[in-house]
Amino acid sequence: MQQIPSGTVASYGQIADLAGLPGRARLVGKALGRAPKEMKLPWQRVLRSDGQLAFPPGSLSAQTQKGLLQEEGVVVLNNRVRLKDFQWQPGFAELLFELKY
DNA sequence: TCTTTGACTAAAG
DNA sequence: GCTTTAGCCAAAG
Repeated sequence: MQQIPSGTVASYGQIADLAGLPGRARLVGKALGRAPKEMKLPWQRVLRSDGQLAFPPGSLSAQTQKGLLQEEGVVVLNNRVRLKDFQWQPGFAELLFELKY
């Protein structure tokens, strides 16, 4: 998850894949729910595969997540992010690095 | 041992 | 774009 740059988002499935656990997106959600907050994971950047926040619209968690994402410049409308604009892809970090140096 | 329940997903209509 | 449907799989009851 730490590979996901601020200002971009990824899906639970992508995280599962990166962890070498294809097909276990739900497990990622469970793990996050259990994760102690002192781990300071960028959990707000993880969304459903269609860009929806995983929490019910209007719930406290959803509002918190929306706030964190917008701080990073990610636009959240109707409990959803436009993946076309913000979805992270493998190799993105490497690409930024090359552009930089 | 079932059965239910999710911070899920892909495909079809 | 939506909703439905069928898979998914570890945990909890």
